[in-house]
Amino acid sequence: MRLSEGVEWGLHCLAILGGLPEGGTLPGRVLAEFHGVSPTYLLKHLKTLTEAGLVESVPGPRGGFRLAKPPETITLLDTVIAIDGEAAAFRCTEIRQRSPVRRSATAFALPCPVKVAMLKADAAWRAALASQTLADIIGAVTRIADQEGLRRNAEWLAERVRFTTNTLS
Amino acid sequence: MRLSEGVEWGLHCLAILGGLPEGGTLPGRVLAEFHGVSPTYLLKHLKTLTEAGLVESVPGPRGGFRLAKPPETITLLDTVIAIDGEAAAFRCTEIRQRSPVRRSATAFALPCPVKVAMLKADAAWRAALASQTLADIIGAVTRIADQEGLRRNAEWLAERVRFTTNTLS
DNA sequence: GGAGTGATACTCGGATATCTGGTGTCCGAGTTTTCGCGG
DNA sequence: CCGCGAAAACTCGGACACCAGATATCCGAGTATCACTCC
Repeated sequence: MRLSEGVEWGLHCLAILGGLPEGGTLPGRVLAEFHGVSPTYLLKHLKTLTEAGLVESVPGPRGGFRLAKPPETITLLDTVIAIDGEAAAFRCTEIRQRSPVRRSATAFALPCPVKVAMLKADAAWRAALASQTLADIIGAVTRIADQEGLRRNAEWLAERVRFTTNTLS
Repeated sequence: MRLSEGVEWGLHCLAILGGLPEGGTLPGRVLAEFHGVSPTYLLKHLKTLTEAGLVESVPGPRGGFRLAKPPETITLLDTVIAIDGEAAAFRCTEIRQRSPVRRSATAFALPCPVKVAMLKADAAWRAALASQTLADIIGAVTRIADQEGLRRNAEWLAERVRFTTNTLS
């Protein structure tokens, strides 16, 4: 089992966007340079986050991306689902029904115990993700990082943040 | 994120093997026929389970597979790790360190908060898997399935179970 | 009749193709800005 | 000096290659069994 690398990219981008001053946007190009990843591929994920309603995109020159909601209302689960999809990790293919032994029609009315057990673990995973918000991540970053480094990062980003006149209705 | 289909196959096979009478073995061919899956590919996963020490393989005619440990001591986490690997779903590639902004050498001494948050969810997933054993699965199967179907399955398997003289030292 | 022995048939084990999904890239559509022109 | 307008440049958005890992398969190595022969 492997989680898409885009999840990591998306979470870091959301954390950066969440730290911007009110109304500021950052172009995808800048986000890619800051994280040292492919700009075009990152755009693909940012587009997905936009469709999911987590970020807003501002077109045109001096455009970019910004959070669509307060960081406190964006959970890690929202982000993971947006990028990686809604489907659970375990997919039951009902191999119990392929047995050559004839079973009655009602034999499989109740769900497969293997499936139930695996989905229990999946629910625990999702609950742990849902209990953490983007605000928690941002708070942890500002707490643990060295203050000098944070200041330099903020400075670098401040030089590239955009404030468009577009209010996005 | 997608869990390997082999995990489902492995769990069902372990459940069947756990229901066999003491000392009985089933060939991979029979397990494949019972689940309606590719015999050769299932063998690949059974070999993996053997290497992980969850099942034992008996070579030669009238050989087959049997559990290597009591069902109570085999957790779902053991099975998932055996087939799908030890690695966590989320892999941190430390993109925070790729920033063009120069940081001090000690800036990244503490772990990445994104990584910490994601691994917290991963730990919850693993804990949920570790808390359930193969015996629980088998118990659930015998509880929820229709008794007539269970009897017919047991009968079909009884015709194919093997008792070799090999003690496997 | 019993023990030894060889062939046998069946099992598991590892190396080899195929294919889906994630990864990465490119070009086009859309919009705001900006510069120039006219009033 | 101010308003208008058209061109431009920069942005995001969707369609197209590439690659790794999971999926699926085949053939070979090994061993308990079984039948036959000999004692």
